[in-house]
Amino acid sequence: MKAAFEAVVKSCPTSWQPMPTARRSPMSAPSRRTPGVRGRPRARRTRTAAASPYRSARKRSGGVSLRTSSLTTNVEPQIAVTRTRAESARSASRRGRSGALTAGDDTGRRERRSYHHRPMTPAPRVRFAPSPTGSLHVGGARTALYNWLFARRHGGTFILRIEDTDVERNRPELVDQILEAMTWLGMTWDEGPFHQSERTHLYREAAERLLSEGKAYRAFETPEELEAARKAAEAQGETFRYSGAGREIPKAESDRRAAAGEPFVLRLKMPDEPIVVDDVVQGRAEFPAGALDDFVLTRSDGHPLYHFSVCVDDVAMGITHVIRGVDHLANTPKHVALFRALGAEAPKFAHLGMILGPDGKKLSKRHGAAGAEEFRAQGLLPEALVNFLALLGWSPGEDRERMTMDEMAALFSLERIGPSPSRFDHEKLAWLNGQYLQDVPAGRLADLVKPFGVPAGCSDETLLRAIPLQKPRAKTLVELAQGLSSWVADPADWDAAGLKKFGKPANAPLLKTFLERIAAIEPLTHAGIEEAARALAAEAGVKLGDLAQPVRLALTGTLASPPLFEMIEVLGLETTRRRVLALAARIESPEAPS
RNA sequence: GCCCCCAUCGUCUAGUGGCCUAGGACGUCACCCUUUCAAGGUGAAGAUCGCGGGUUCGAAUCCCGCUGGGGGUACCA
Repeated sequence: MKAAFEAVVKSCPTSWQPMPTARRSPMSAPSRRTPGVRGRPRARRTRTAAASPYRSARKRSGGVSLRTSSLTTNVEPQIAVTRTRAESARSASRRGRSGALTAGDDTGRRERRSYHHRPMTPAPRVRFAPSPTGSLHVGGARTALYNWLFARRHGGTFILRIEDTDVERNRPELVDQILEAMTWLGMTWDEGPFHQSERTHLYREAAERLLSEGKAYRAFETPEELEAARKAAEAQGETFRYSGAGREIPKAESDRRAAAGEPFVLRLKMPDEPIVVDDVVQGRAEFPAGALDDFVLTRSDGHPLYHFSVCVDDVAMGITHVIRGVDHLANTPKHVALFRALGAEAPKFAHLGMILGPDGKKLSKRHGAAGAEEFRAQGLLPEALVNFLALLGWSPGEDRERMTMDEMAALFSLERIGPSPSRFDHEKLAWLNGQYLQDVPAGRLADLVKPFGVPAGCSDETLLRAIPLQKPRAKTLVELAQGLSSWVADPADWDAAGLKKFGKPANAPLLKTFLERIAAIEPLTHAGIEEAARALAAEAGVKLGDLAQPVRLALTGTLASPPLFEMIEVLGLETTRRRVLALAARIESPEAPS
């Protein structure tokens, strides 16, 4: 299995380089091309090249698709939205959710744009920001997919950003794996991949600004001191919160201690008022003031921490909608406070429910497969996996289930995402994959199935003719390969139960007679074979099955296979004769080793 | 502990106050088709909408409480 998978991976075209990567030119940080669109005060920005995000978005939506992706949805079909603006607005408010970019709004925007006016609402910019501490988990794949679908639906931009600020846990070799998985799934990105590890100057600048503006401050406690304080608080049954002691240190003293080389972290001054997070999916949540303490922005070694780099980058990249897992919901008030401190408007948030294993526990390798490449190795088709993942939390309504990526992109909306966690049902995935498999032409299927093992010596022609017979019996490429192997090659042995039931001595002459009859058929078609078989069964006074089953046993070694006469047609007379004679010989001398 | 979120057939979901005797899909079961196994077709079983209160002429849908599940509470992401 493992070898097969490696073969698959090798055979996969690895061509995702058309986009400029931050890696190649680290200095071309998007802050230049994409200045804090919403973040910094307008006046400070020059609106020439700086307007590029708008420009490129407009070009793309004009049907000129800059980065040609076959998956890019055209503008026109997208207008086929089912809900009117009024309906969307009403439902959004009734739900108490903030209706970010409802379908209706967007339709209106699109119309305006066709008159070459600057859109009132800029095209959305979304990002998928995996951290290379593991492969692409299905949860991550689904998050990426929703971001991708949202961008496509609204003619926006999908950005890929690698969150690799944690040097210790970061495994660079996993980046390629994640990129490859995304490519396999058909999710192309418009910008990136940007590596946070190559954007440290941005975080440093932001940190300095926050410090000088008095929105952040230095704190000199050591990790050990904090740990001790935390333990003490817990011992008293209280929640530990940072005291805010650093806030009281006079600026001059703080500067002096820093200059003297005393290690410090930077902490954000949290506002003294409750923070409301208006989530498109989860609804409105209010976090009381004081529930969050002044969290750490940068470590004592100067490295930015997750919350900080995320917000700085979201501002720098002009992110308008943050679509991510619920595990980040509780972090969101921190981000909201940070966006404010950075002088930026917070993006719209959409937090997706957890994907759980079939047992309701957190999905992991224990549940069979959790990473995209594992599903690939199991012989799943990317279009089926993507379709299945899309339905985990999102529903287009109208009982639609099978959809292409283009169709999903045309139907997608954040308002139709459910807030609750969902379980990963392998059975349904397999079923869906089987449905997709039936639509793949034999030629392409032949290429796809080869890495999963096809009997040596099987010609392409035989494979091409055999696949249509085996296809309806397979849900995955693995099953297809196994099914094919069961009859394209000579059987190594015969099924014991089959031998017992159909290995009666009287069957040996019957098998030989069958061979004589079909040898006379020219050309050897399954219809002709069936006719001959029926005639012979009638003559012999047995049911068709009593003739067909021994022949099937001879051909496949088993009692279950594709239609017998069609197999004979594909296999040809010589192969059929060889296998039937082998079984006849076995029947005649049961003691001889087979 | 504290803060936040979630809750409709076994599973994914539809449902946005009357159209719900709760719809679809996977799975399960039965029958049909049939040379076997699948696929396919037809049909069935399966949810007192987690529980308890309220609001209303009317609640799966709105409000409150409870229970259960999940997340956060790091110089991880």
